[in-house]
Order: sequence, then structure tokens, then C-alpha cells
Amino acid sequence: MSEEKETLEKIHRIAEQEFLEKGFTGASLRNIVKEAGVTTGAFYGYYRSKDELFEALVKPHADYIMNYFVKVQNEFSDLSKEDQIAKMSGYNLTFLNDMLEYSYSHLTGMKILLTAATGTKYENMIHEMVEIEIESTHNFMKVMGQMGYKAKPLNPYFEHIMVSGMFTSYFELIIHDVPYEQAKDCISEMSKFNSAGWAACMGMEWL
Amino acid sequence: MSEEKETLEKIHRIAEQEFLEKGFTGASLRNIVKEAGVTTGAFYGYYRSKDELFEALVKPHADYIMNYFVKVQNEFSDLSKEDQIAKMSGYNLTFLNDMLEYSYSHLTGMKILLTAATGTKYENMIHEMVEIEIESTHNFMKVMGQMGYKAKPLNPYFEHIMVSGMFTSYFELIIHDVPYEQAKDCISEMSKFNSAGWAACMGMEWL
Amino acid sequence: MSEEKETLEKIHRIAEQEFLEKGFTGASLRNIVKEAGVTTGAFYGYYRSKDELFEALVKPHADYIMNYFVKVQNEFSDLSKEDQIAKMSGYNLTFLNDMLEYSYSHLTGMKILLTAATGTKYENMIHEMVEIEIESTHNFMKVMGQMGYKAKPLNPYFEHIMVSGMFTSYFELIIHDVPYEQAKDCISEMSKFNSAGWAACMGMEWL
Amino acid sequence: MSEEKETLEKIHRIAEQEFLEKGFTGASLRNIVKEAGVTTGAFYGYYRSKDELFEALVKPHADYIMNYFVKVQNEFSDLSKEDQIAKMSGYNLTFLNDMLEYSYSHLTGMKILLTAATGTKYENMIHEMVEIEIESTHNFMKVMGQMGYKAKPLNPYFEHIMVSGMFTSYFELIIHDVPYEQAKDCISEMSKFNSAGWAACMGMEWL
DNA sequence: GATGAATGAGCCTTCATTCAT
DNA sequence: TATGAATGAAGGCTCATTCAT
Repeated sequence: MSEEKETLEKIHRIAEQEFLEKGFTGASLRNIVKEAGVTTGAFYGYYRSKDELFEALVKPHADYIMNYFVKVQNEFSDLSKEDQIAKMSGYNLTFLNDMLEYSYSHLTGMKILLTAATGTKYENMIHEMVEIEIESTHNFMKVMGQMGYKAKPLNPYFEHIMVSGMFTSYFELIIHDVPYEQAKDCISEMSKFNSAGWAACMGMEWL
Repeated sequence: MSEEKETLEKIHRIAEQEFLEKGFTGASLRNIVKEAGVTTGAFYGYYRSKDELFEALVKPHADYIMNYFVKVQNEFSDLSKEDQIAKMSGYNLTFLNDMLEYSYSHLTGMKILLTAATGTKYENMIHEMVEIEIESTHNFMKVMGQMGYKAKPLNPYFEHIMVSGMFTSYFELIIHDVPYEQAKDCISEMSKFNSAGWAACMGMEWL
Repeated sequence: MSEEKETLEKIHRIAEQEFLEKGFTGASLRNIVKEAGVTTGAFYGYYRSKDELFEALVKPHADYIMNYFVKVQNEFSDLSKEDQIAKMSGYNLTFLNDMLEYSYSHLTGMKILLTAATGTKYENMIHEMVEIEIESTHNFMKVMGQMGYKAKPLNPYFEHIMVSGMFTSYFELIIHDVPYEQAKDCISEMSKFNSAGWAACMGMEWL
Repeated sequence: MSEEKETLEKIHRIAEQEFLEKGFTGASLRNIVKEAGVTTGAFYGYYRSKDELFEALVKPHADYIMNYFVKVQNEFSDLSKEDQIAKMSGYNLTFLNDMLEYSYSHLTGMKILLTAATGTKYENMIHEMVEIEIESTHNFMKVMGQMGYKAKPLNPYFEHIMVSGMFTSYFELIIHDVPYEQAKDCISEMSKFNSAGWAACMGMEWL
């Protein structure tokens, strides 16, 4: 039982390096098991395929991020209109900081998810997040309108590219090993930047 | 002569699809030639390798973009300090619009360059552009300082992630087939957004 | 374990035939594995390349021959001048007979080394031996001179071609399956032949 | 007609280099025509195959050598017994010198024949010459016996390897660009060497 | 649970040769 | 006679996966 755990952990550790260096498609399973000092047979006792191994390394984090992301969105949309407007910015910051903390606590897995997923079902995760984010934003805009704030409607393409850019910016922190304290600072700067940006584009004070 | 052109064009057309769908590494040369209805030998009459084929589809665009990018940066830095400050925003907009026009005139090649280059020497092009852009921005900041504008110095990590995000935003236009007129609109909005954003973060009017 | 040994031995046996018949370059790995009744994958479980397979069949013998050759030369040159002159012929004969015995005990490998190595790093082994032999001979000639024997100096080209010819003669024994006893007889005749030959060309008694 | 000759000569010149460098099997026809600046089609207007090209470069020399070799052997065996014994050595020297002169006048072709023929029907030419030589020698030995010279009969294997060695020695002159005058000197030394050698092995004066 | 040899389809590339023009 | 694009078999090699032990 201890041995089995060691085998699996050796596989995981080596697989992480291989995926990070070469991406999912470029990674060689034979290489992984060889470097891990185990046999293919041993590997296939734990996983049924290369995909499954990748998933094991990445799914918990993908799930956590997505679930947390959706949960936050839902909690926010369950707030009263007044609260939504009052707490928007704070919510956002809290969310980004929490996700950052999670990412730094699970750095390797997150990096793999963000940089090595081409060829897997996770390759579009950020895009999915972008779309959810855009939808949420639309809901919030509606609330804003109902509360009497007037905002110039945005070009949907513009929303899309900007949100993509923001997610990219954010995840660059994780990909490039920005030290944690600096990353937190970056997040608060990003928040300022984006508030000002959106306000400028919608012709209003963002909050 | 007509036939030969057809063969090459068939190869190109199919290769473009294959690269777009599967990326450089994932694309199969055998598959390309089979789908194109030619033989491997025919292919190797035109190119010496899979790399060379990829390069043929992508190099002109990579070169154009990079050269134009650098040229614009140099022209700008050759301006007088006063002119730099006066024309900054305009330069930027012109550049983005020109590059957009080029990209839309060479859409498939640009998409391949932007989405399928992992495993080739073009895989880091955007990163290189980011770094050049950051350096140029630093120079511009220095000029601003010399002209009496006071700006809060930025966290270098923050610069990096934001510039990455901006390039991502911009290239999303091309990747996602945003209609040309809308794309131009997006660029002008981006410009507003970023001006406001940088100003907010540097505690000053951007220009 | 028995199976695995069989696979490798089948590969070896077939590869030996293929290399002997077609030489290293002409031999087809695909053919070897097909004839051996195994798959390419099975082969690459044992060796990393065609070169490595060839080396596995040939390196032990090349090393043995070269090491023994050099060792004998060194031992001889470590003898006193008197002993060198006294034992020259005997040394030579012993060496040739020992090498013969080794070759006949490892006949297939030696034949491959001697006839199929074009295109590998072993292709020049005989040439290397020729050059070592010539150098040793020069040293011996110097000793002879110091001991008062007068010898007409030889045309270096002549030395080279004759030594090449001798090695060729010797290795023909192995290449052409001369029966062992006859081969030993040939060696002693060769010795006589060459002694008389060198003596005739150098105007002196060889020893 | 002049053009045609030029095309063919370009092909020949390049092919010679390619064959010398890589041997028949290793030489690439595509490479030859490319380097020669002609097209495959043009090549196949002159020759029907790579084999035929090789043959064109080599056959005249192979034929000349073989025919002259056989002719000399026949002329010699047509001599009276007395003359055979009287002229043996001279015949041999004349033959070797003539062949040398021919080889130096057709150096490239001869080198190709001697070093690049593996994989062609010329790969065994030297062996064939060896066998003819041995047969002739046997005939001569018979004559010698009939004339009252007593000679110890030789081990046939020994004859074979020695004759192989001699031919090797001789052809090394050509392969290694030994200067002509030196080569002639080597031949006369070889002659001395071999006379003494054979005499020593047959217990008699060779002539 | 673990072994690791074996599978066999697939990879990119090179070859001598053909044939419509 | 000459072109050169096209052929397609063959080359060495890697891959994720299977299975008898």
C-alpha cells in the first residue's frame, strides 16, 4: 500500500514534468514510465490511458476552479440588486484572490491545465470561463439598467476579446511564477485598470 | 504547369485545414497528402519537410507582422519627445488597424500562425512581441518623465501580464473571425479602455 | 524469459544473415524483423537503432581484436632489444594464431565485422590495424639498426600496401571458412613467405 | 550534339564523385542529376537505370583489365615450356606495369571499380582475377614439374589468400593515389618480395 | 498488483523510376 | 532530347496500448 502510493506518486511527478515540457500530445507515456522507473503494466494498473493520467493531474483543479467560479457567480446573482451594485467590485477581487491562492497551492497542476492541455478536453477551459463571465456580466448590466444606471451597450465581440485578455493576464501570473505577493498586487492593479477601462467604454462610473 | 500549381494548392489548402484543426505537431503529413489526393513523393517535390511546409504557410505573415511592428516602434522612438507624446495614441491605433487589415487579407495564414504553431519556431512570436512592446513602453515612460509628467512606476509583472492580455485580446479578433468592421470598432474601444486603464494605474492622464 | 531470449536470438540470427548478405547499409531492419517473425516494436525494445544492433553483433569482437592487437604490440615493444630480435617471429605467430582461434570461435560476428561494416564506425578497422602495425614495424626497424643490423630503408608506400595485403590475406581465412587446421597451416606458411619477402627487400636476414 | 555531350559529361563527372564518396548503393541518383544541373528525364534519356550509369563509368575499365589479364595469361601459356620458365618473371612485371599505366590513365574509373562496386556485378572482380591467377599458376607449376623442377605442393587455401593479398596490395597503389613513379618502384619491390616468398614456401628457386 | 515483451498502426522522409508534355 | 511533377514502395523509428505470466 505504501509501495503502490509511491509508484503512483513517481508516475505523477514525472508525468507533470513531461506534460509541462512537451504538452499533452508531445508527452510520451513510455518516457514517463521509464523515467519514473516503473513499467507500462504498472501504469495501466492505475490508469486506462494517457488521457486518464492527464485528467487525474488536472481534473481536480479544473473542477475546483470551475465550480468555485460558477458558485461565486451564482451567489452574486442571488444578491439583491442593491447588493450586487454595492459589492460587485469586492466580489470580484475576493474571487480573484481566492483563485490565486488555490492556484499557488496547486501550482504544478494549474500550470499543466493552463499550458499543456491542447489535445485534451480541457483545452477550452478558459474559453468556457470567458463565456460564463460574459453572460454574468450581461446579467449585471441588466441589473444596473434596472437600477437607473445608464450604460452604453457594448459590442459583444469587444466584450469577448477583453474578457479573454483579462483571463489571459490573470493566468499569466500563474504560468510565469510571479511571486505570490507581487501577484496579489497585480490583481489589485488589474482591478483598477479594468474598472477604469470599462467605465471609459460604457460612459459611466463602474460603481 | 497548371497541374503543378493545382497540386501545390491542393496541398496548401488541405494542410491549412489540418494545421488549424490539429496544430503543427498533431497534423499528419500522410493525412495531408492523402486528403489532397497526391502522394508523399509529390509533396517532397515541393518541400523538404513538414516544417518547411508550415513555414511556407506562415513565414510571410510572421515576417510581415514582426517587421511592421518593429518598424512602427522605431519610427515612433525617432520622433521628438513632444511628438511622441502628441502622437502616441494615434500611432498605436494606426498600427493596430494596419495589422488588422493585413491579417484579414491573409486570414488563414494568420490563424495558423496564432493557433497552430506549437512545436515550431513561431510558437513564441506573441511573447516576443510582448517583450518588445514592454521595452518600447519603458522608453516612452522615460520620455514622459523627461517632459515633466509624473507617473507612478509600475510593477514589471503587472506590465507583462497586461501587455500579454492586450495582445491576446487583439489576436482574438483574428482567431474568431470577428467581422472586419466590428473588429475595427473593437480596436478603437480597446484603445479607450487601455488609455483609461493605464491612466488609472499610473495616477495621471495618459496623454 | 525464455521467450524473450528467443526473440532476441531470432533477431540476432536473422540480422547476421542479412548483414552478411547485404552489408550494413543494404540490410533492411523491416526485413530482419519480418523474417525473424517479430514486429518492429519488439526490435526496438532491445535496441535503439539499426546501428546499435550492428554494434551488438560486432563490438565485442572488434574490441577484443583491437585490444589484443595493441596489447601484443606493447608487450613486444617493452621487451629488451635482444629479446625483440630473438622473439619477433614467435610473437607474430602466436598473435596470429591466437587471433585465429578467437575468430573461429566467433565466426559469424567476425565475418560481419570484416565484410559488412561499410557505413559503420567499424569500416576502417583494418586500416587502423595496418597503420598501427606499420608504426610498430618502424620501431622494430630502429631497434634492429641499433643492434647493428643494416637494412635498406623501405619505400613507405611499399610498406603500406604490403601490410594491407598481409592483413587481407590473413582475414581471407576467416571470410572464406578455411578449415581451422588448414588455416593454421596457412599462417605458418604466411610467416615463412613474409620473412623471406621482407628479407629480400631489405637486403638482409630478417632475423 | 555538343549540348548532349555536355549533359552526359556533367552527369558522368558528378556521378563519379558521388559513387566514390558513397559507393554504388549509397549514391543517390536524384542527387547526381540535381548536382549535375540536369533533370531526371534527361538522365533517363541516356541510361535506363542507376546500374547502367555505373556500368558506363566502369565497364570499359573492367573489360580492359580483364581482357588484358586473360590475354597475358593465354599468351604466356602458349609459350613453350622453356620460354614460360625463362620469361615468367618478366611477363608478370610487364603485366603489372602495363596495368598500372592503364589505371593511372583512367584513375577515377578504376577507383570506382575498386572501391565503389559493392552492390553491382563488379563487386567480385578481384576475386575473379584471383581465381584466374591461381589457375594459371597451377598450370605453370605443372610445367615446372614437367621440366624437372621440384616444388612442394602448396595448400590451395594458402594460394588463395596470398594471391588475394597480392591483388589487394597492388590495387592499394591505385586507390591511395601513390605517385606513379613510386608505384612503379613498389611494383618491382613487390616482385622481389613475392619471388622470395614463393620460393621460401615451395622449397626452390622460383626462377 | 506488477511485469515488460510484444503489438502494429503510424510517424516523417528518401528512393529509383515513369510519363505526359 | 529534355522536362520535372508524380509515383508508391521502402526506409528507420515511435507511439499508446495489450496481455500472458
